[in-house]
Amino acid sequence: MKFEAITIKDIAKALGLSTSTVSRALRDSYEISLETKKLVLEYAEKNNYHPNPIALSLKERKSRSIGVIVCEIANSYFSQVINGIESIAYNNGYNVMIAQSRESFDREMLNLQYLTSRSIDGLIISVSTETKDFTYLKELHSKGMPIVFFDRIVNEIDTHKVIADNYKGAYDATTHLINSGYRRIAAISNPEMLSITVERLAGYKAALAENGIETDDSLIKYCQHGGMIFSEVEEVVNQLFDLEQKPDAIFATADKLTTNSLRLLKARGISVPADMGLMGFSNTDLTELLDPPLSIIKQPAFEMGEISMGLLLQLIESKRPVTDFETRVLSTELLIRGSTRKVKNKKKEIA
Amino acid sequence: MKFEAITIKDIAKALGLSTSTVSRALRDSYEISLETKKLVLEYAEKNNYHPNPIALSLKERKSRSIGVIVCEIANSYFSQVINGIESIAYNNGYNVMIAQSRESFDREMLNLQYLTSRSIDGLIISVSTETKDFTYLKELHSKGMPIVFFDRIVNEIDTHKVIADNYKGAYDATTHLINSGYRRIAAISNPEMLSITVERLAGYKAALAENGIETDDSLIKYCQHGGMIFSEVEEVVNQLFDLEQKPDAIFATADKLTTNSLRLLKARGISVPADMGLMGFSNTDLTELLDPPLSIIKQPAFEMGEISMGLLLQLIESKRPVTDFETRVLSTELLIRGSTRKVKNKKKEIA
DNA sequence: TTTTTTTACGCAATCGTTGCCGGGAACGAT
DNA sequence: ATCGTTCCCGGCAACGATTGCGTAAAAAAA
Repeated sequence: MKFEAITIKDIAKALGLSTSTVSRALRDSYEISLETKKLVLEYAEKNNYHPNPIALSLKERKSRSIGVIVCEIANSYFSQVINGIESIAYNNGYNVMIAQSRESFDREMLNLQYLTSRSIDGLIISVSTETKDFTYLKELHSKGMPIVFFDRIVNEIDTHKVIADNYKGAYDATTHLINSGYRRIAAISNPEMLSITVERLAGYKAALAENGIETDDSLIKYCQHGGMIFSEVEEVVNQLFDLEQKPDAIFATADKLTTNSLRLLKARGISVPADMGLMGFSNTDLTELLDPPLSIIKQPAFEMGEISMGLLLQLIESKRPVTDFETRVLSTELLIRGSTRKVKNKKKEIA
Repeated sequence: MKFEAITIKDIAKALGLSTSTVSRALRDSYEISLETKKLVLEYAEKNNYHPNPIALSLKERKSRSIGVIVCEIANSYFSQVINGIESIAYNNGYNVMIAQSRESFDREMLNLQYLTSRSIDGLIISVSTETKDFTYLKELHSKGMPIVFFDRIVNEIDTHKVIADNYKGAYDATTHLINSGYRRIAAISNPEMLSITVERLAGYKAALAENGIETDDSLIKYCQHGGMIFSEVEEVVNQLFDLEQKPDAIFATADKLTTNSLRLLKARGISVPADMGLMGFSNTDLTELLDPPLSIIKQPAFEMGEISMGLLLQLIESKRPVTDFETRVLSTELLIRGSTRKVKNKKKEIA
């Protein structure tokens, strides 16, 4: 029932040396003779010795592993980000511990405590939709834990951050909807306090304003769980349809909001894009195969993961405390497809 | 730059006790007086002491963390399985370390070595499409590492296994295609040696045979990377279309194979289901929104994760070596939708 | 009062590794 | 012959926590 690995002690015993000598030989210290080194190295090689990372962690007080907290990995955007994080972590010998908050503040806290008690060397996090209390994160940060925020960032904490250009993404999307002939454009978004919500709605409103359309607050809806729960999207869509003046398009600010909106529109028998335009933020690679193919704003998720991990490494491996923090803003991509093609009397459709 | 936590020593010093006493007090040993216990417990509580898991790992020779290796997490099936694993692991105080093989044997090996060197207490794995050499896994297993296989299992290694009823899933799907009027049913699958391939193709062939249709090997195609690489699916689809006698339906045995097949058929302008039926294994929740809505075989992924973790816990926490292993086979679900509705003379609906 | 038992705690080893200090042997310089 | 170096290497302690063993003091039994 045990899985024993060879230790430095075993080598020492086998070769009649002391553990210190073996250790130094393995680390190619200058104060060990070439013969001894070769002897040790060969023996270690043959018995495929690997230093015990746990013992090292204990000694060095670092674990060479980092924590990542996202709301859920079964979400294309986040799994792509994680892939980006892992690719960099991997190349630098770091292990990535993934935890899911499932949009619950309590689970986020538990995960946070768990990860920190596991002595992670750093943390990359996109906070849950429920998180309004940042004291624990602040405390962690003030105690010196390297933290990088991405996507849903916390402005009150001064550290590296990586986000998409949410303002412009939303602005472009809304502008596109307007240019396609839609006028009453509803916005279905994450909870109001979330950074991405603020930024995306700002872009949305700016585009409306720029086109002389007044913002109608009854057209702006919030989903507490970011669309993870189907019924919450259903509720806000119902509210939109109960409106005196119904919207003629929906702009959704998150992946699940976008796809669940489509699901609901289809269930209602609404024809997209003819009766209702639809577009939103999404990173799933299936959107073009949907009926109708969805126009989306896509984030450079993988790249965001890479950059986040790169910045975290900077923080972790810096000798002196870092005080100069940066916020990387990455461009989004607008993909125009069928769900926003409002063509009453379609003329140019070819090519 | 340091993140210091309070240790048992700090408590001992602060209270003028020895570390042993503190340790025992915290573990509620009978040989510590009530006063001392209260004193220690209160102090620990106030300074929110948490035992250092790394030190514990070193001492106990176990890490209370398990490794999970899948080909990629950005795949609904696997992310759902992981959710299942995590839910059980979480409740039992185990941490889950996730690694991705990306269908590469080398990466799988590296991850395996990394995880084992990190002293994981157990392993849950679905091997990569490339993996044909199981010596390392065998060695690991013979050295006593608790292992649970799921999805792509290794028959040569005797341990707990969790799979879907692949045979029946494929059999049902193929039967459904036949009943829908399709006759030349192609199969696009994972590499030939994979357990799931063997089982699913067996079900496929059985259904054909039962309906008096001869198996045509030119209709069976294999994708080395399980459809993860688009071009490999493209190639086999092209091969199918280059056939003298083209297929009139495609049965795909994996998520990416299914969706990428649809992508390719649409690109070719093939009308599904009229010109070509399509169905396959898939666990994405978007299949019903696709154009056409995809008929799929769905696996109980979350449950498979839960069961795998449960079985692994059994292995890990068993006092005596376990010799009585089981293979859990879970039922798949057949979801019939538009992509297999072969309607010869229905007037074409124009959007 | 003396002996035994119980209570309550400390010491030291252990897990695997590394850093610091010390020290013997060989060698050249004086 | 003595001293100073250099080269190699071993011993010890420490990282944080647990645990078997030993033991002083207090309590109980003699």
